[in-house]
Amino acid sequence: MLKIGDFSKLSRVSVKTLRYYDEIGLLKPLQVDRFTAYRYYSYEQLPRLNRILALKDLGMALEQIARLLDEELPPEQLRGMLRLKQAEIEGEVAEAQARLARVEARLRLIEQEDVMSKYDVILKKVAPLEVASVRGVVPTPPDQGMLWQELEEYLAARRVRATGPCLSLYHDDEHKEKDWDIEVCEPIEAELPESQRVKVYKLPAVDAMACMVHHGPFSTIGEAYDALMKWIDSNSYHITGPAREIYLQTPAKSGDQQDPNTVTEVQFPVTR
Amino acid sequence: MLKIGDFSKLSRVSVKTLRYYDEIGLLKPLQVDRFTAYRYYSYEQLPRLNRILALKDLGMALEQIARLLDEELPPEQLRGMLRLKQAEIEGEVAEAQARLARVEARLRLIEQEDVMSKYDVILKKVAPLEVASVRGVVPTPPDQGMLWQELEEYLAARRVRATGPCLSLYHDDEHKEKDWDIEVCEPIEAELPESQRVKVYKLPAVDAMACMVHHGPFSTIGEAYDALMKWIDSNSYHITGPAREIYLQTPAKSGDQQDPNTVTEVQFPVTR
DNA sequence: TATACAGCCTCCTCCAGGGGGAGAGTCAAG
DNA sequence: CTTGACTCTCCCCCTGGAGGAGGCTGTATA
Repeated sequence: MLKIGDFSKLSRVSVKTLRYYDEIGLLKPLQVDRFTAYRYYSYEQLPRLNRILALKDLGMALEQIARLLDEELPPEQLRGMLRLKQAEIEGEVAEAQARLARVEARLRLIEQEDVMSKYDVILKKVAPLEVASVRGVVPTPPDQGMLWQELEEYLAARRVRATGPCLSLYHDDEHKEKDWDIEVCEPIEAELPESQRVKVYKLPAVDAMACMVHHGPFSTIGEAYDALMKWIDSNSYHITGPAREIYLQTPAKSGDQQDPNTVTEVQFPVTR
Repeated sequence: MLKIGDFSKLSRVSVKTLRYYDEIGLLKPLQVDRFTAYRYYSYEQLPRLNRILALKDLGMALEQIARLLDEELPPEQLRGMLRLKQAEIEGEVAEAQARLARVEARLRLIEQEDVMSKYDVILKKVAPLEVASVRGVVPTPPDQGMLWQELEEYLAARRVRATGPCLSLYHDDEHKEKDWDIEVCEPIEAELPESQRVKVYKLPAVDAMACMVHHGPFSTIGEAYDALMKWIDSNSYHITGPAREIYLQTPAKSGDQQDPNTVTEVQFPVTR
C-alpha cells in the first residue's frame, strides 16, 4: 500500500492530478481509509495509470479514456477511435500551419511598411443578400451620386425602404483613370418590380470575403484598398469577383468626400 | 448609435462575445444608458473590433491584445511579439505532428497484434540515482539471486537501507542464451564505502526513458520486453544504454518466478 | 393607445485539466 | 512525546466564451 505521495513519485504524476483522477473516477485508489480519508494505492495500479498517460499522450480526453478503459472495448473500436483522433490531429496540424502562415504574412507586411498597422483585414463568410440596384458607367467614383439618386427615387416612389446599409459594387477588373463600371445597391426585403434601370436580385453568398473597415474621409479610401490588396497578395489569395464598398456611416452632408466621421467597409471575394 | 444586436450583425461577432469583451475591458461600448444599462456602439468602433479579430486570428490571447491596443506600442515591439508567436506556433505544429506520429505508431502496433493492447509504453525523464551495486555474469536472469544476496549482506552488515525499490541493469546488447552480464542495484542515501565487489555511484539521469510496467509473474516478463521493443521500433527510437528492471512489488517468496502479484517496471533509455 | 414580441439586461453555471493555497488533521521517526 | 512532513477537504483561478433563467425595454402594429 502506497500513500499518494509515494505513488506520485513512482508514477511521476502530481498529487493534485492523482486526486483529480480519483474525483472524476478515472483512477480510484485501491483503498481509502474510512476515518482519515487517506488514499492508498497499490503497485498493481501502475499499469492502469500508465495506460491513462499513454492515451492522454495521444491527445485523448480524460472522460473518453475513462469510458475506454472501463468498457473493455473491442480492439476494433479502439482502432476506430484512433483513426478519428488521427484525422482530428491532422486538422490541428493544418490549422496551426495556416495560422503560422498568417503570422508570417503579417510579419512580411509590417516588415515592408509600418503604416499597414492602421489596417486590419479579416476573412468572413458573407450570406446572400437581396438588393435593388442600378448599374452604370460614371467618370470617377465620386460621381456615383447620380446612380444613387436614381435608385433612391425609384424606391421612395414605391415606399420601399432599405433594410441595412447600402453598398456599391465595382465591376472593373483593373484600376481605371475614368469610366468606372459601378453598381449601387440597397438591401431590401419587400417585393419590388424591376424596371429598365433598376434590377432586383440576390447578391451571391461569398465563402471567403477579405474585409477591411475604413474610418475616415472617402478621399483617403485608396489607402484601405492598397492595404487590402497587399494583404491579399501577402497571404497568396486572389480576387474572384467585384469589390464591394459598404457605407456603414455616411457623411453628414451626402456625398461629402472630406467628412472624417465616415465609416466604410471594403470587401473583396477571394480564394487561394 | 447601434444596439448590441445591430453591432453584432454588422461585425459577425456574437452578442455574448461583445458583452464579454466589454466585461474584460477589451472593447467598451461608446455609451451605456445609465438607466437601462443598454450598450450602444458606434460604427467607428468597427476598426478596433476588426483589429481584435485579426490579432485573435493570429493566435493572440485577448488580454495580450488588450494591452497591445491600449499601450499604443511601437511597431518594433509588435514585430517582436509576432516573432515570438511564430516560434510558439512552430512549436505547436511540431507537437501536433509528433502526436500524430505517436497515434500512427499506435495504429500500426494494434494493426499487427491485438495482444499489444495489454501494454502501454510511456516516455519519461529519469533523475540521477545514487546506488550501491554488484555486477556479475550469471547463467540466466533468474540466477541473479546470488548477486542480490551478496549486495544485501554487505548493506545489512553496514546498517544501510535501501531508499526505494531496487533494480537490475542488463548490460548485454543482445539477447543471450546464457551468461548474462547483470548488475543489481539498491538506491541508497547514506555514505557507504566500496569494496572489491560492491560499487557505489550515481546512475546517470536519462532524458528519454521508454518505460513499461509489467504486472504478473517474472516468468512472463518476456512479453513486456517484446512489446517494449516493438514500440521503440515503431516509433523510430533506438536504444542507447542498458535496460533497467525495477522491482516495484517483489514476490511473496523471494525469487518466486510464478507469483502473479509481482510488479516490475522495464526501462530502456532511448533516442531518435 | 394597448399589446405583443423581439431584444436587452444581470447573474449563474459549465467546459478541461488541473494549479495554488488555507486551515485542519495524521503519520512516523527520533 | 514532539516535530515536521504528509494528507485531507474546500475554495478560487486560468481561457473564451455558451447556454439559460428571470426580469426589463423598445418599438411596430392593430
